Amino acid sequence: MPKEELKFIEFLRNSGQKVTLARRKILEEVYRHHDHFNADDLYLRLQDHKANVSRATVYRTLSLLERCGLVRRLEGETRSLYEHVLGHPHHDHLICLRCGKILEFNNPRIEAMQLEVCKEFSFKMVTHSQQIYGFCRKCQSKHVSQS
Amino acid sequence: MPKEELKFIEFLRNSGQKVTLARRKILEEVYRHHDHFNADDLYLRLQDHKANVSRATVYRTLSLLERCGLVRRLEGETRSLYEHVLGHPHHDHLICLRCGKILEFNNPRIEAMQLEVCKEFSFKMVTHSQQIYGFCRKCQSKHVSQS
DNA sequence: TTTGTTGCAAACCATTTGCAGGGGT
DNA sequence: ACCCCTGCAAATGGTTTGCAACAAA
Repeated sequence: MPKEELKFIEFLRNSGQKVTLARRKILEEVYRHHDHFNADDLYLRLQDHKANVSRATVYRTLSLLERCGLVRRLEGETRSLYEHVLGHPHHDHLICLRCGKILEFNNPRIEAMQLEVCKEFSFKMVTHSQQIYGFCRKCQSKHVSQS
Repeated sequence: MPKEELKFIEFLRNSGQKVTLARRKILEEVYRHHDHFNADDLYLRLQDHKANVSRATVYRTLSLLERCGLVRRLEGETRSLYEHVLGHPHHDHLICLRCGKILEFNNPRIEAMQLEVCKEFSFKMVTHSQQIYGFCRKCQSKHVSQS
């Protein structure tokens, strides 16, 4: 049984909640791909795999997965984006304003600097997020107006 | 006439749009305070100042101000937060998970590092945002569970 | 006078929730 | 059995939009 499932089951048991078929299907689908998705993407993918799960349950389960640290939520323009956490080490994002592509990066020196900033403000960091918006290699070469 | 007003007028003229009373009142209110606000805060403040502007116009004007670079939008949990730009140099945010306080910081070394990351990915940065979530000095000392 | 703007109310849309029936322990 | 969970459909809440009256240019 994969690590993420063990972790989810432990979390549910510890908090007096139940391990249901719907929850297992959703977790499985979240960990099937290694990309960014929104609640509706996930709902549609579950449909494709003949898992009868309602949108409501998708939302409720994503919230559980977020609380137990198996999923990370990024605030998007209108809808939230999610990504799974296990086997997907911490990183930040480069987001293309034209094609929407998301690149991931991790820079230890930036992370170290952030800790220094926190020290300066006596701030206790729990988490952070960082997005760089601009144009990816492909979209730059298209000479498109940015309006 | 303040710089922000000149800039707004220029932007409107250049794009064939009109300088209206509502737009001027909204800009004035945005620049009256030096803090973070959401669309509804702004609407209510305008009410207090007897400026008869509808919520719809507040939203429409915030969008204009964002497009011409007089206002910056931060994606919040549910609603968007805004801050004015002129006289308020670029910075990022420390956000307290308990009391919601927002501290601002600016670290040139982090900024420089971000440019390096972009170079590495051949990415052309337009803007970026960075949030560090955690507990501010006051809230740490309250020994409160984080649940 | 022409054309963009406003207020209103309705529409939108992602997300949340109440409830009655169903499923895990 | 007990209590939690699910699906459904309705509610929510921030934001957007169609339209007729109105105000810049």
